[in-house]
Amino acid sequence: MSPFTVATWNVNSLKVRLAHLREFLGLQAIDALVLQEIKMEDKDFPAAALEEMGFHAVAFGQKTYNGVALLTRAPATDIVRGIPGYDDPQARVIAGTVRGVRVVGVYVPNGQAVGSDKYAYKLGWLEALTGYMQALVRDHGQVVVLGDYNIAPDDRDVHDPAAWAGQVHVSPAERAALGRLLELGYRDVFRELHADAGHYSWWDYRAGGFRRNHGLRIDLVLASTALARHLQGCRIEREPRTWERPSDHAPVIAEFGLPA
DNA sequence: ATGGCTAACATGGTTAGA
Repeated sequence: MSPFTVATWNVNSLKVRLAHLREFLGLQAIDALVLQEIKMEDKDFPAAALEEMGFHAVAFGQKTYNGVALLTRAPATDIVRGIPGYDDPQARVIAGTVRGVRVVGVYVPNGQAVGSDKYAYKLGWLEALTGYMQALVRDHGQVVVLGDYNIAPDDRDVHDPAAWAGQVHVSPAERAALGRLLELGYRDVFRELHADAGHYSWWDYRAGGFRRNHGLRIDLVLASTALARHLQGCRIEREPRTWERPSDHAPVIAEFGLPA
């Protein structure tokens, strides 16, 4: 068995967080990392700097908003940007194959507020993702779809469930959509190993959110059942959230033991 | 107490995040 370690991190601007990324990659043994909210066009993507850090990097960016990237130790093959067949003006998905595993980085829409146009876009987007994830598990078997899902799976993933009740990120329609993804044959691998409440991956910048551990667990690693069989560990790496000028999200790291 | 903070774009104040 040889370790295969994947991670996801919403960096909230790759330009601002490039030094944090360098520090993180120097501390962790990562085989594949997906980034969200890089907030830059592909022409500005720092591929050379990432190569110096030891990673092959491909991006799917746009100006100002959204944008995703896939960083891999070994070159990834069959790079696909966006959800195939789904016409989306926003750059939110990037996929590649590494070590026989299909690695798909996702940045699910925020949704802003229940009932808003952006909420409707989020639910429609999740329907498209459902079709894609069904095809992925059918065509590849060994699949991990990880990223910022912008949905807290259940109340253990919410610091104040009563205050959040019915709001965007926890609404029944969003949680039902996430449940349909899992029913395709995926596992929320953090929950496979940790059953207790209070583990979060995002904390509000305002009002001392991190200091008071007022957060949400919305950054998820969903592994196909075939891959999840090889799960060795999953953790939320809180340290980068303590660094100066941090992203509001922490990285989530999952390790699998694959046949060498 | 419906604020608080951060980033992009622009260079003041709006949009967006979650």
